[in-house]
Amino acid sequence: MLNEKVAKILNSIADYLEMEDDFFRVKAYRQAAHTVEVLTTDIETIHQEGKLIKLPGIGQHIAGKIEEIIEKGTADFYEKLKEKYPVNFEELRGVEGLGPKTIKLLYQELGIKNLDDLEREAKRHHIRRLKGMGDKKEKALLENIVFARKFRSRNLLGEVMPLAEKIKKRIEALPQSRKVEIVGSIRRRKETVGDIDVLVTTPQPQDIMDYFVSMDLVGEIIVQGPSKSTVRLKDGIECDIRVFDEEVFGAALMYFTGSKEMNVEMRKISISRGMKLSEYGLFKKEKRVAGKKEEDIFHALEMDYIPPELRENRGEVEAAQKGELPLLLKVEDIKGDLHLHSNWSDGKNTLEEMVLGAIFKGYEYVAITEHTGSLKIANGLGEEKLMQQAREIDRLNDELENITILKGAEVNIDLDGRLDIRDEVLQEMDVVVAAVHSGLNQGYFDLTRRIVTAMENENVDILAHPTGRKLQKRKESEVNLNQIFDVAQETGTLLEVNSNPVRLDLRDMNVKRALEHGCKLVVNTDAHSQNQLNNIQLGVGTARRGWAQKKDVVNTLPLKGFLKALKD
DNA sequence: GCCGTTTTCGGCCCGACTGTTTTCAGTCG
Repeated sequence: MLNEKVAKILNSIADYLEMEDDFFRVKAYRQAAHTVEVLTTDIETIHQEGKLIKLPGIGQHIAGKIEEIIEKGTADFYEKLKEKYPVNFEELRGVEGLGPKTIKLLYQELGIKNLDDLEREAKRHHIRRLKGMGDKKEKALLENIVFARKFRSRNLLGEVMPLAEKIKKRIEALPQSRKVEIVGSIRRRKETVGDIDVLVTTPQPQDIMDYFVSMDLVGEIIVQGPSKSTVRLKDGIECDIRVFDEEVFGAALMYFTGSKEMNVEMRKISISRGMKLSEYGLFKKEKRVAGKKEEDIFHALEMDYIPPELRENRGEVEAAQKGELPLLLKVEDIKGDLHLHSNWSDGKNTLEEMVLGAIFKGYEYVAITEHTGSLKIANGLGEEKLMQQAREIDRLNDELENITILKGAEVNIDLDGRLDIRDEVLQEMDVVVAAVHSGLNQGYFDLTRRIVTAMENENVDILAHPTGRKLQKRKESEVNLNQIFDVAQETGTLLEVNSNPVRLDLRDMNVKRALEHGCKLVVNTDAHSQNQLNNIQLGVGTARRGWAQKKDVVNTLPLKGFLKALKD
């Protein structure tokens, strides 16, 4: 799949063009990059069929550049831009307050190419002499370099969400506040988020602002105004708050939930209908026709309500207009968690505690799936121990009325695709989860073949964390996902959406691809402690972002139906 | 550079805030 590479180069071209004054050309390249990014088919296939220019936002020129990238790995235009502006644009953009125009100025006047150059020139007070710069700006840049170095990447949704909820609760507790909502990419359940965005309605904006910037969580105030403030929290994450009237809260919610790409789309639709959409409402002439609730705005534009997780301009707008949006999976639909560890292997809690946690979540069933023999590092269970645990589970099942514990194992897929537990033992298990834990970089075909071999074992029910990625640590392994999806569909192997905040694997777009291949899914937590059972909301969020419906996810079935689905 | 139920030319989303400005450009979301 060259899609990612093509999108990346198109985006880079847009970066460079931002330094020139051709704003609309930048837009065109961004749009094209986005189109490629959200494709669920290979860009090479589309190219071979000669259908590149049929894609939205891709015309003759950009199609030509994509062709170059496919055929020779890069495009001349891109190489020329790199020569013209030999700056580390991405790195410099990471500095708050540094945009394309300033980066260009800094390069042309002072030869600044990266953070080190910037720091040096700022310390020498060379920057304040430039046009449009001053001592305040120079000082701010110097301070912001520190953060650009420290927090180069985005933050994990699973780590930021609890913090966001905490801030929300505190503001909600103020007598002056009315409605409080977390918006932005957190509301869209994007796997990584840049900052925390909070919206509030209140009769006394000033009080809310004063409280917000003085919270003990705040490290530094970046912007403070009557309707908008930005702070940097002590742990480095930025947090924005904005105040709106109750009458326009829906419009503000929609606007600040984004994505930016969907907002642009929504505004275009409004304009085509002689209306104007902003964070202050949907207007016909000067009259506001909707704004209090998000639903009102969608309906006024004659489309269905789009759930936040879908708002990425990946076809959801069109689907909403046609009334063809999927009925997305909900957290409440999940009837059981099928991937749990206890202190029998590398979990923190006892078997009983994990089951108790599952009961507390209201599950009908739960599968205990410890690591197995060959995974020594995770205290993997041998066959004898596994059977011993099975007897323990039998005993617990006799005692418990509210839940059924399924016997399981997370078996390791060896280098040759074999499992580390014999079939005779696996046959005794209710749920067998198979996963690759080591040797992820043994080559493209090897890994794909290993996984396919494991899926073809009829005892295997679920392929866990299929790509093995770890956010901000390890890329998706280079497996042939199309082949894996095809085999999963043929063998009836369930593909896992793993809810661990670091994994979220399959990721959103791969969920969508898998569903297009006719695969069935399960959403599991892979919990290693009772507390981690709550991560299910992250997995469900990811599945929703991949357009998964209840009918696509097998652990939404009641126990009987689920067991039947496993056998089929 | 792309696009077309007013268009093949003339549009392309827009408001808040800051800093360096004597009326606005740049950045951010």
